[in-house]
Amino acid sequence: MEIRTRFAPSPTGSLHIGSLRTAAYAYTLAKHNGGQFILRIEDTDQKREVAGSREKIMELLTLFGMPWDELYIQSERVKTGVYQKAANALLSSGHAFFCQCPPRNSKTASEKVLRDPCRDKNFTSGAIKLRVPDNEKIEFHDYVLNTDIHWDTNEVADITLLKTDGFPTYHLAVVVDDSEMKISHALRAAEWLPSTPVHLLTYRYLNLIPPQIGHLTVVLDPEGGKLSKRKSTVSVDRFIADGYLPEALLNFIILLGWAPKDNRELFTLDEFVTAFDPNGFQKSNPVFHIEKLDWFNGEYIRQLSVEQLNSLFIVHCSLFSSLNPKKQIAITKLVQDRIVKLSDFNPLAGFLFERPKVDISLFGNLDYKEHLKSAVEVLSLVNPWTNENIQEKLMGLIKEKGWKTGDFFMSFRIALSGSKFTPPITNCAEILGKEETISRFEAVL
RNA sequence: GUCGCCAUCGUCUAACGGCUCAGGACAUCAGGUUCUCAUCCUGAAGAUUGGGGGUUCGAAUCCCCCUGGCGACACCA
Repeated sequence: MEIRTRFAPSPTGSLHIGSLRTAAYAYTLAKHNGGQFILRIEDTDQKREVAGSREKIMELLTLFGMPWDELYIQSERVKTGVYQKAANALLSSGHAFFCQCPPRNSKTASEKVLRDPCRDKNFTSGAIKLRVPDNEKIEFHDYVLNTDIHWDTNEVADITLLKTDGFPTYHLAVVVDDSEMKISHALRAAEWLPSTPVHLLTYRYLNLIPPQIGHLTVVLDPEGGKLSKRKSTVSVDRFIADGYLPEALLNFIILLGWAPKDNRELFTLDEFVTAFDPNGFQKSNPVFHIEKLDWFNGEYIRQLSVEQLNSLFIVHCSLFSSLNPKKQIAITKLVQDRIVKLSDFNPLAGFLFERPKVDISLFGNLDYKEHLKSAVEVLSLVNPWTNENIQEKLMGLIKEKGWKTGDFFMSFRIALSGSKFTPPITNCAEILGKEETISRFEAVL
């Protein structure tokens, strides 16, 4: 059987990191088996749609290297009448009914209503709801959890399938579309587990065969509960803007919910596609701890070639991009081992292309005036201005004066950068040039 | 509250009845390298596998109960 999976986001805002993970698993499951990955935009709630988010989703899937083989937009499919037709079929077979109760929402719904009061009133218009049978057992084998899950239909509520605006709810749309698009495996977030019996019933009453359905674990916030934007960063956009590399972010989230037998950590998407094994899916909910993401990101930054990293800095920092290419590369080399994300670049290396403000109190008890005065004298004789020459002259000075090496370089460092933490400071001086270096020293004397 | 899912170091996890008084990674701590910070290399600490009962010659692994965590209970997805 051909494997066809789908990613079915609703365009209601920025893409959630958990959604990206779902997409990655669906993509991988399909590609591991040489199958198709389908993108389906679930925009059946016009009220919640956010302009531009559909395009954003596509842009991000592309950025992360997960091209889709087919694209469907549910709102466009509404016009074809497929959902209406399915609802009518359910109506005529007696498995659905019209309801005229006022709509409820999570605020107004004070308690769970299992059996809708309209189910026996024979209305001829209104929202169309599923007539859930009494006293039946319903069960399925979860593809991800790898367990049988069952419900008593007495616990399952009559639920809306088609709204009065003619749009289907998720529950109808997912059944009609997964079936029509020949989806073989439907991977979705565990939030959907409780509504699965509704979908199963709908498949049955429509004489359709459900796909393999699997529920992915819920990514938890360190604060507790679902990872949410109230507590943490959750939008993929934000992570990218914060300087995380797509490859690192993807690697990290893939391992939140899936693990290989050999506990390997570093995977490119292609390698993950090759290594994928459904037995690796986790059953319990992982906690999203950003420390590990930081580690992944550092690893990926160090794996980059200097040229690759340099071009990322150019995009991230306009002042840097105006430097001459040789200087850029020199700076990038100094920084590559010292940052965990692209946004660390400016705080660490900004002084190399922008004169810093130097807070004199940073010098503390250092004899910095003494250090710098002598340094200026010695450095003015350095020619040519290379790191080796600078270092040689300085070490000679330190030895002659009997200073502590660390103390001297700390004065040097602070005067040049305004910071106590920098790349090796003589390399920095080389990049800054003789004139600028000496001028910065004189500025604090 | 009701229904459902889950339960191994702080975190992500390995272990699919015996090779395990539980292995790896992140984080932490210590040491080495070093002009600081990192990188890199060494090492340490860290889980009697949530608790209690079974089954078995033998259980982290199977079963039951409890507890805990999470999720869902909209004409939202």
